[in-house]
Amino acid sequence: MSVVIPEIYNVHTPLLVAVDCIIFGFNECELKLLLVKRQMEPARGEWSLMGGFLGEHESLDEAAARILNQLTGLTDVYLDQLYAHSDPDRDPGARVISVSYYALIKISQHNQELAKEHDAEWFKLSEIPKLIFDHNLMVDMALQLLRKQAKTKPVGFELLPEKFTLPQLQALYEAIYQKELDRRNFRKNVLSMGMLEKLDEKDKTGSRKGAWLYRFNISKYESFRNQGFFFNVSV
Amino acid sequence: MSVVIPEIYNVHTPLLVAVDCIIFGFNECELKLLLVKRQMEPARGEWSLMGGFLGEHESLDEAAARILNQLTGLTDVYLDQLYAHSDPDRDPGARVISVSYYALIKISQHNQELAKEHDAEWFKLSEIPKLIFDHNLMVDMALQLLRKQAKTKPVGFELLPEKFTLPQLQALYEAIYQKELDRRNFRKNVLSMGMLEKLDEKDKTGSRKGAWLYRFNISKYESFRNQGFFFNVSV
DNA sequence: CCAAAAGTGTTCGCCGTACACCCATGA
DNA sequence: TCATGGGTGTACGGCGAACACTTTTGG
Repeated sequence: MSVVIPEIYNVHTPLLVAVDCIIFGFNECELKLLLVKRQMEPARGEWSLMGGFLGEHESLDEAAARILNQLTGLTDVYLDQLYAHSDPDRDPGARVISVSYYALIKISQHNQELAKEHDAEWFKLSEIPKLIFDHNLMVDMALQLLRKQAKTKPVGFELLPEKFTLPQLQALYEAIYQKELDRRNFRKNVLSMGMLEKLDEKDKTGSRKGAWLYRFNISKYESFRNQGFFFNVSV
Repeated sequence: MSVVIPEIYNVHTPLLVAVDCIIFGFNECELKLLLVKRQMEPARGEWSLMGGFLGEHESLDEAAARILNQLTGLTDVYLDQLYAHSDPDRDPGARVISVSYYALIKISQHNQELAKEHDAEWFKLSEIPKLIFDHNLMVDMALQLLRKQAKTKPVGFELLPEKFTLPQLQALYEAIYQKELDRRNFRKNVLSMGMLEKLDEKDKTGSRKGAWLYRFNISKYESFRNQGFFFNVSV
């Protein structure tokens, strides 16, 4: 059975719709971004966010997940839609609307082979190069959203390994907000939420004494949330 | 000089991109939404958000402003991009991505003739009918965003007349959060921010005694913001 | 004079913030 | 034994929340 497209839809101009991913990672006490060298014209060879076009039968969320998977090999990644960028002249090659997504990945888990194939590299936030089109703006917006969300949602844990130490968690928050935090207050704060599970292991890579490993307890988070108690880190 | 469209852009499917506006207003102590009876197939005659297609040479922001103007006659309205809705089956007539915008207008200022031409009506939030496609979802998301923003940005003033009383402002916040607020705490709170200007007039329509009129002082708001002091209403 | 809405201050508890010393361990 | 990072408790101030009576004036 064929679908009859109503007249009204025909008088309007179809456009290309793309998705660009701002991919955050965290290691060595630094917040980082995964960027690729663009492999197509225009602007071939310049640094760019990983992107692609929306397929005929997929949603934007699905396109973002597909594109992220192409570069990292990861599935089930934290992805949030950011903004639809639509300046008619934003892409000199054609009229393209781009919807940006921000992704938080565990940097140790991504597929480095795939990254190499795409000429991808991790950049410290402080060393982001000039990117094509409006991609630097996308990065700024993503960072703003990350800063907003990390206060009230447990997004930070997406960037850490499953097991992490409190000094690591604190370093992550310090990297996100570019601000030193007080150890005692930070611990009191995050532990008092009752969403962290202390394990019986220590991580001894960071110091002679070693730091206790913790795990984020997502089911406690959800049950607290249902009772109206929300995640809250003060920075 | 003609522009050569690079090959890569040609292998992808162009899509229709639309904009839908969630238009909030406030009067008689109620938060309301301006909805239209859809005048095109599919779903002709059903209740819908005001929408339209993105033009070839305009940005989404421009399209949203144009569409809002068609219905209300207003320009310079508070508009915020909300979300890009992209389920492949969301519009049964064709593959259409819709970017939703939320608008805050002063209900007394819109052009009622234009509204009548579009079969538009104001609905109390509690009485929103079933809308076409995913428009009810858009409304829910807009309300969530409004609730988030009204705490920390002076968006509420977009919904009130230039001159308003503190009881009116409080009623607006009570309508937004569906929650009664304490008069004394509310006044202390909003007055202490130092962004409201007390006028020498009273509004006597609400009571025999009359309530003092105030005006929002946007330049004080901006200078405070530059100093790191932000708008903050506790609800 | 009375009904109906506007206006006004104080108290209390909690949370965010500041701050300094001991602990465990490998080299 | 010492250098390095990990771990711990208390005191203060400010802000949000609770709460009740007086004022004005049109009918």
